[in-house]
Amino acid sequence: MKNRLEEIRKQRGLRQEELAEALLVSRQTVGSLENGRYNPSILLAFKIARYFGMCIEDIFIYEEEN
Amino acid sequence: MKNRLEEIRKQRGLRQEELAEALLVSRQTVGSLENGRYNPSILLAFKIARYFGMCIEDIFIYEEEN
DNA sequence: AAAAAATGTAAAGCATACTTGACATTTATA
DNA sequence: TATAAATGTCAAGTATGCTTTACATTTTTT
Repeated sequence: MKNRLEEIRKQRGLRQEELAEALLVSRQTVGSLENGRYNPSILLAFKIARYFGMCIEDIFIYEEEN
Repeated sequence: MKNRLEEIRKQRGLRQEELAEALLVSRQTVGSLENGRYNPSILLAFKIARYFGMCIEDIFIYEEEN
């Protein structure tokens, strides 16, 4: 799965740490998502989508993996 | 998080086991999601949404948890 | 009512999401 | 150029998603 997290975060002029605070997760979690080290839980995906006022599908791009 | 999985599965006339096969997960996983024992990973949520031709937000209902 | 099919659910194990802490590297500012 | 700010990344630990096995309960069919 790919995502547009870094792109969207930068559009809004946020640092990783600020986004992490807003989402109540660690800075490393945000960095790990941006760099594709792992995927978010569905709860975190919802939090992110809601925070940015977008829907999950517009931020996270599913592409027939496995 | 709530979900409309059981409702949608029954609308389509599927058994838990059939849905599980289509999603490549176990029958217990489908049952556990329907009964709220745990939430799907975001990959499974995408698979489910894509299988039903719906978007994640129409199947899984996020409600400010934690 | 009896048998079969579908669903509920628990335990133990493995995989992955997320944490904190620490330190290295890159980017921006003085 | 030197310093600070932001980001990258690793390791070890905890929590949760998902598996298989197994058995109980409910629902459907005969």
